[in-house]
Amino acid sequence: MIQSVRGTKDTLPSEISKWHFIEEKIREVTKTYGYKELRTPIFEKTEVFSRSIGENTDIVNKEMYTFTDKGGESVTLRPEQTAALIRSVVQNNLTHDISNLRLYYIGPYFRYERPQKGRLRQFHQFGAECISSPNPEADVEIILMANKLINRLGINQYTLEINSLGNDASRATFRKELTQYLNSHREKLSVESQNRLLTNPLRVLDSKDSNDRKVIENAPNILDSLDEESKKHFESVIKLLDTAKLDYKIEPNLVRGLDYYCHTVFEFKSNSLGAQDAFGGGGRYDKLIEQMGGKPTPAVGFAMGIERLILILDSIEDNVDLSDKTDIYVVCNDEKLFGVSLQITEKLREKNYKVVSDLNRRSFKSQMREADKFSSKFCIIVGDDEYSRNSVIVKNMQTSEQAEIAIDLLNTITFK
RNA sequence: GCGGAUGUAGCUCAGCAGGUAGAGUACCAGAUUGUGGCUCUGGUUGUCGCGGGUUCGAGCCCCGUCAUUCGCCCCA
Repeated sequence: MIQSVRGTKDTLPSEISKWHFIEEKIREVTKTYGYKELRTPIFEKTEVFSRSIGENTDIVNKEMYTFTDKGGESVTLRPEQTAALIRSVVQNNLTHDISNLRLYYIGPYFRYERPQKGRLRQFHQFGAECISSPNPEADVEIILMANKLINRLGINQYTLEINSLGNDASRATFRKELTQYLNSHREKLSVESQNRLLTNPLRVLDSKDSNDRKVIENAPNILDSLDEESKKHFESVIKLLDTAKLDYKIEPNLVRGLDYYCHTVFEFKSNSLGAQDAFGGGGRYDKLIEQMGGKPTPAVGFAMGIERLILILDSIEDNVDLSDKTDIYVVCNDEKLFGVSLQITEKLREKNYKVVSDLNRRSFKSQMREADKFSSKFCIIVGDDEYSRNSVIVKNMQTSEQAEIAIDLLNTITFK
């Protein structure tokens, strides 16, 4: 037996209705916000990601699926969408004739990591990007849209954490201050954090190590070192969220791992996910487009993990009814009638009913049992007796009522 | 990349002093010859993850490997 590759998963027919449900909600919600889908290739030139996400991030230096193609070019299976999407926006000049470019995406992404609950090597994300606006309204639009989707999916138990990393200038100031503080407690930090102190000190704030946490408790607060511009932006975002009556928690230690973020960053967290408790997150990235060769253009966006959404949906007791009932199961009591039954089945499908019948020539009783197993609302019994009168029996499986109906009249009946 | 746990019928699991496997469920068939869901009866299913070793003999012991899972790292 050949097994699927580690960290990859089949989505079986029994699971697929959840995916369809989520996809449907995504299309529904993004549409109401005026977002359009953009699809990019599954793989890109490696530099698309290495340049944008940050050389010092784990994603780039240890998690990318990178290989050299036959032409000698280094290509990478996309580990996330934002960088590739921006590449496409710049390449196709999409900002040229529109004041606000609103885009969403959904698809598979790849990271070479040790699989864990809610973490696969091929996983799926949905996300959206609002491009061109430097204003807090854009941040809030993105957060509200993400939040709306979560609610439409029937998820109520979660928290929204929000923070501001400030602009380049204020972040540089804070970085200096923080590095100084952390250096003075260097020996108390974990090995990982000592390393991060050199590569990306802000991320020490994110550490789960209990000793690190003690040091972090008294660390300088990033919100205190925001400059006027950054402070004003963050305060407006908060005010707009209040107006929208959205619950959030300001979390000064929330630092996202990708280098391109500035100003607003946020995460949606759930307690039904284990250690990987974030199921969505995002932030503002005002410098990325310029960095990717476009004209300086501010933007903000978010991404959500679909596998993680499914884990949350599974943990909800009375979640949405996704059962998939068959409208009509056609049964017959004689081998000679399987042909007739097929004809009737086909005619009903013409009217868009979901109709199924037995293909194994099994006994009448077995067919009835299967009609039940498929949760059929109706079954049509093609019996030799009735057939001799050009009719069949229509049985309502919920009420057990049945009646003999002329075959010619079947298309006048509503099977609902 | 690092640490812990696990891997037996489709699914959930039992098997224990090492002697060539069992339960529930699911599935299939039947219960006076044309009617499902409940009940009853009968039946099918496994290279006991894979490879090697120890042993007269291994699902059970040892080594390796693959996979899953829970953490770390990081992120969705």
